[in-house]
Amino acid sequence: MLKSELEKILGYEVEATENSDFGDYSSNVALSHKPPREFAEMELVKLKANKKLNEFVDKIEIAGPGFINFWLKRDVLVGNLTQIVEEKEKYGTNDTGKGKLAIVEYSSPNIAKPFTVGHLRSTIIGDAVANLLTASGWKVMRDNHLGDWGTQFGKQIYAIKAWGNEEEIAKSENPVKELVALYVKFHEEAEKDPSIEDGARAWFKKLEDGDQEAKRLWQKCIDWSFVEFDKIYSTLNVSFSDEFEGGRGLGESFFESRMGIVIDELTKKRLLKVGKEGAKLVFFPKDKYPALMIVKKDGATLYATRDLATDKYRKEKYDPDLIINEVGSEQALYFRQIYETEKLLGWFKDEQRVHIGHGLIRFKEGKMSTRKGNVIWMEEVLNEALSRAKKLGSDSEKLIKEVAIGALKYNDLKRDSKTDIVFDWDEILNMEGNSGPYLQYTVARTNSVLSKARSTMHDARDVSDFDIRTSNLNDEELGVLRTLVRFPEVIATASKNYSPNLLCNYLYDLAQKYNGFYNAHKIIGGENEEFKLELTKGVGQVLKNGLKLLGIQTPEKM
RNA sequence: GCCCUUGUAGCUCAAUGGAUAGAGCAUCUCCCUUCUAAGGAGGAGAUAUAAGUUCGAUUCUUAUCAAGGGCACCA
Repeated sequence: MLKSELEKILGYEVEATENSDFGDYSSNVALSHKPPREFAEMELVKLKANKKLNEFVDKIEIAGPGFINFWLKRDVLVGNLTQIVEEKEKYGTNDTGKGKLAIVEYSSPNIAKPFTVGHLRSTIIGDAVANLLTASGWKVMRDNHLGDWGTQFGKQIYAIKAWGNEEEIAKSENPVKELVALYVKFHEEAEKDPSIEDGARAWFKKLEDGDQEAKRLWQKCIDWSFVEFDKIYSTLNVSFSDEFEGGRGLGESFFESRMGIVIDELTKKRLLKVGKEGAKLVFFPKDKYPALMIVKKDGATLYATRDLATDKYRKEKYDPDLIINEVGSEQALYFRQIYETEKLLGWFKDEQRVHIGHGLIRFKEGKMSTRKGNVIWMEEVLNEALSRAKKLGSDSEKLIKEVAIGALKYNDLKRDSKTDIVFDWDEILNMEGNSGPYLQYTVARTNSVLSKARSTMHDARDVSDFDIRTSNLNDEELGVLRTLVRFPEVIATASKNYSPNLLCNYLYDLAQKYNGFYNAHKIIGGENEEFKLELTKGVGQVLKNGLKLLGIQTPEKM
């Protein structure tokens, strides 16, 4: 990584510059000294005498209020290009996370509920973050914290018993749809006759007590749900670690039997207090956050109890350095309470627990709600994405799928995840400009150029004659090269900040520069042909590597 | 009422204290007799308001206004 090599020599931080008038890297150390300009002059004298630095940089200048700008040597930049072409898939990775383990929890749909565009965000972002950590040397375990337990199963089972037909549900192409219809019906009926709520509660109680029939129907709901989930995950090309239920993920139910020990530990550590009406809660020092309920007044447990049990299990079994929850940002306060509790318990330190929240996808009119039945199903989204990709004129089914999914994922990853998205088809399935297909197209273009070059370059040219160090690079070539070599830094930053969008910005910038270059200059033929082809190779490789980290496939041809 | 997040161009977003605030869509003008036009070049167009900190603020602080979310027996 050029940036860190330079920083190591200098002993202070530098930043890649956007504008090439200010060199390749720039430092603002002098600006914090007074007077900055003078400090910079003194520093410059020192730097000019630094042998090691001079092997690296070509020119150092002071500019503006006292920035020190560094121009890297041409052969250092070109050397990096060679590295890209040689290292291939490995290029861009680093080992800052070497020896460390992260558990990334994402997607986490609820059983018997629709897999909506909301879960889609968690799935896409979580997968990309896990990929980024892997690229930074972390060992990553991917978990799907399924919502497969809770009082809603009482309602679900009640509804199946009252109005459902198991055979028909099983035969259905999308069993979840049937289950949701029953769930919605339950709520409609309950408005008319609230007493059925008691029936639902009774079924959930049976389920908790291990009743055979309740258990059977509950398991059915899970299997029926996975008919849909498996389809979605395979289409999205997302998966979870085998360690967790063979890739299904450890659902909440898995921790049902492990909640007692958590309650014991909380009690032993004197963190549990009885609230006004008899429930047990964790109160936080100085009322930093509102109290977190652990046990209801009737003795039943809650989401928080299960989450704590989950993290205790993770800690004892795997002892991770980092646990990430990719869950909607409406749960921000809840996760702060959980993390604070885990800190009070002495389980984890602040920086070991991270909530990556994504904003809601909502309608102009308001939130989506399963109960009210106004949700956008994943199935709908995938179909719309496919039909839009098809309209772009491709005939291969595989290509249509890659483009559709690429568009969908990129549109989610390119923005800062925490803001809400107002649902709009054109918005979530954008396929032009700053989009997935644009990047895929650029890769396909580099492939095309390279294969064309291979077929026309038989008139033996003597490559050894060519010395890039002495040839003149035009602004576009230099611009592409300068951007290209920053890839490893971008991965490191994106991974450190859990921000795939930084990688998106970078890839788009690179693709734009390359396309500008492509349109302005002939690549095959003319001056510096070998260099231009190497550059093309480098761009293709970096885009491919970057897109892979975003979970986006790159078609050979488009 | 309290807490969190967000206000950047007509619209959707970028810029994690730095130099001339970047893009896409829409709009206007060009570029397929050139290796992929899902593309490229160029116009026009923006930091909610007001104070403060700083050599320097879209970025930090405070207040105001606006939008969204959360706040004990849902998840």
